[in-house]
This record gives sequence, C-alpha cells and structure tokens, in this order.
Amino acid sequence: MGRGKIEIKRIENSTNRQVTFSKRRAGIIKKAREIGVLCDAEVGVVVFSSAGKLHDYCSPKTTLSRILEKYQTNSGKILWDEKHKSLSAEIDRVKKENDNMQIELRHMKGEDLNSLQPKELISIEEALQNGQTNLRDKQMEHWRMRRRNDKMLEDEHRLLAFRVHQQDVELSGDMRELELGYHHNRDFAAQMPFTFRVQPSHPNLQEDK
Amino acid sequence: MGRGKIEIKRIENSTNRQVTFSKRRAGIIKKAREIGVLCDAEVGVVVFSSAGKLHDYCSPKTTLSRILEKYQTNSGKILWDEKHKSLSAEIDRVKKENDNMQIELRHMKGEDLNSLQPKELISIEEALQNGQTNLRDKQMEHWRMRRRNDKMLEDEHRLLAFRVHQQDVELSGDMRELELGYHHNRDFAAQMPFTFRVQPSHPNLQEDK
DNA sequence: ACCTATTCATAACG
DNA sequence: TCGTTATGAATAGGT
Repeated sequence: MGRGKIEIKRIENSTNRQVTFSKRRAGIIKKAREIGVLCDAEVGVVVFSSAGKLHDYCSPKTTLSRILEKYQTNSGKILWDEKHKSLSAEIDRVKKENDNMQIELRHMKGEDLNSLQPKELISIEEALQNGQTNLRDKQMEHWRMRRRNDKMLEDEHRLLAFRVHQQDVELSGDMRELELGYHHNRDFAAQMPFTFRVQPSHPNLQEDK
Repeated sequence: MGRGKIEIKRIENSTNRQVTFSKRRAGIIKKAREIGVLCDAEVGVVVFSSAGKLHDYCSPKTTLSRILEKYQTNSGKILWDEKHKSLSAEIDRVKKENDNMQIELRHMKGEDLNSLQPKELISIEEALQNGQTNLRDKQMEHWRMRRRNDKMLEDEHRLLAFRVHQQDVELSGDMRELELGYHHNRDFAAQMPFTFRVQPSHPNLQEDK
C-alpha cells in the first residue's frame, strides 16, 4: 500500500526508516484502539524504535500492569517468575556478602572469636594493627593541620591587633594634633613590638564560638 | 476497508465480533512483525479477546520479559506486582546495609578516613582499641588452653609410659618365671617413680604423626 | 475458510 | 514533521 510495493526487510535509509516507523506505529496503535472498541478486547502494545525510544498503547479502563498480570495468569508462562528468580538470587547474593562483612566486622571488634584458629586470630590482629597505624597517621595529620591553622590565626591576630593599634595611635595623634597642635611625626615603631605580642587567647580577639 | 464502512463501536453480534477479532488480531500482529523488520524495532503485543483468550506477539531476538524490563526502565512506570516491589525494596535495604558495613569496615581498616571529623576518628580508635583488647584476651585464652592441653598430654604420656613399663616388667617377670622358675612377686612399685618421670618430649612415646 | 468489493494504510514525494 | 496522493493491503459482508 503506497506508491509502490515494498519488500518486508530492514529499510536501510535511516530517514525513510524513521518516517515509516512513525506512520506504521501510528497505524498499529490505531488498529489496537479499534480492535479494543469493536471487539471489546484488552490490548497492550509496547514498541521501541531502533533508536530506543519507547511508545506504548493500552486499552482504556485498564493498565499495562493489569494486562501483564492477566497475561501471566492466563499463559501460566514465565514472564515474571524469571524476574522473581533473578531478584531472589540477587537478594541471596547480597545477603551473603552482607553476612561475610558482618562476620569480619564482628571479628574486628573482637566479637565471636571463639570459633577461630590462632592463625586467623593473628591475621585479624594484623588488620587491627594496620587500621590503628593508618588511623593514627590520619589523626596526626589532623593535629598538624590544626596547629598550622592556629598558628596562622595567631599571626593574623597579631597583624590585626597591630593595625588597630596603629590606627588608634594615628587617630589620637591626629586628635592631639588638631586639639593641641602637636606634630604628627611620632615614632610608631616604638610601640610596635608591644602590640605585636598578642597572645593566642587574647581576650579582646574572640573568634566565632 | 471492506464491503462497507463500519463505525468504530462495539460489534453487538457476537459471531461477527469474534470473526472481526480474529481477522484484526492477525492484522495487528502482522503489522507488528512488519514494523519490527522494516524499522528494526522491538515490539510486544498482548491481546485478550472479550472471552478472555490470550494472544501475544513479540519480535524475535527478544522476549516479552526483556521488552517489559526495558519498558520499565525507560518509562519509569511501575508494572510490577506487589511481590516484586517488596523484593526490590528488600534488595535496596540489604544493599544499603551492605554499604554502611563496607564503610565501617574500611574505616576499621584505616581506609577512606579523609572525610571524617576528629571526633569520628576517636570513636573508631576506641573501637579498634576495644577489638584489640578482646582479641588479645582470646589469644591469651588460646595460649592457656594450649598449655593446659600440653600438660594433660604430658601427664597422660607419663601414665602410659608407666603402664607400658609395668607390662614389660610383668612380662619379663613371667618369662623369667617360666624360663628360670623365678617367683613373680617382685616389687614393681620400686620402679614406678622412675618411669613416672617421663619427659614431655619422651623419644619413645611418639604420638600419631 | 474463501471471495471480493470497498475502505484504509501508507510509500514516495513536495 | 506535515500534507497529498497513487497504490497495495486489510477487511466487512457474503457464501
């Protein structure tokens, strides 16, 4: 049907194939709808284009799930049971993995050791030792980083304190200059060392709490 | 298409309906097959007649199960029955449990510690310490038990050695008694203390090898 | 099931 | 993707 007869074989021209797909898909779904109405049938259609795009139809008053459930009941055939099996197998697999890990974890915590051989105990001991070593390294790292941060903070505080002090002095210098006509070439450097010795726990420089 | 146009509404005549169903069903399935070949598509069709009879088609090189699985993946729609849902939920649950355990286990082994806070590191440290304590207790217990077993074995060996010696003496006594007419009331007790001091590694008392 | 007049679906093209 | 159209396919009604 069409301007020429066509052979039923894969259409190589991709554009043509796509067009034909659209038209025929619409045709099938129309037919499905019609048979549903005319013959009071339940119909479900699922089509994937070669590009993987999904199209489906399902007669009204029902759902694909229900149709498939009915399919399963009526055909008595697999469909879901296969899926059931694979799901169950998956559960078993994961649970087993789970059990093994649980056992290992218990052993690491020093539980359920009664059934173990001395050799096995030794390998656990090694694992624990190893874990502890790694852990301590990490803690040391944290500690160092923290100290470094503290140090930087401390330095920063000193700098800030110095600047604040510098401004104070400058201001009061200006004030006096204004009020009393003082010269402003006072020696700030003389006051620097003092200010520069702010302690880490300087009460006036509280951090976020 | 036919000798007259028909309205798309339920065919009341049951015979007609049945005939039309058969014809159109065949038509749909033919079309499904054709679109599968022409357009390289995957197609699944399920039809129930009003009488409840099942008919289906599925493009070759696949199965309805697989198509439906793909359907579920692509549409996000759920066409699972309750049993599947619960199985899937179970899988998710167990997998999550699994992941958590894996993480804990890694931590115990001193791996993947970078993301942890010092506080968390400390609790892991405690767990490791605890595990080690328990483990050492158990090892100590093994050690003690082994010592105890050795001791018992040793005692048993002494006893056996004594009995063997006793029999030797008894036999040789009998022999002499037979051969030389000796009396058999010799004092075995005098030899007991000596025999009783068999060393643990007594060369003459090899166990099963 | 088969037949066939008729309607429908659609291939090719714009 | 959409509209048109010539043509082959599907099928309603009858046997």
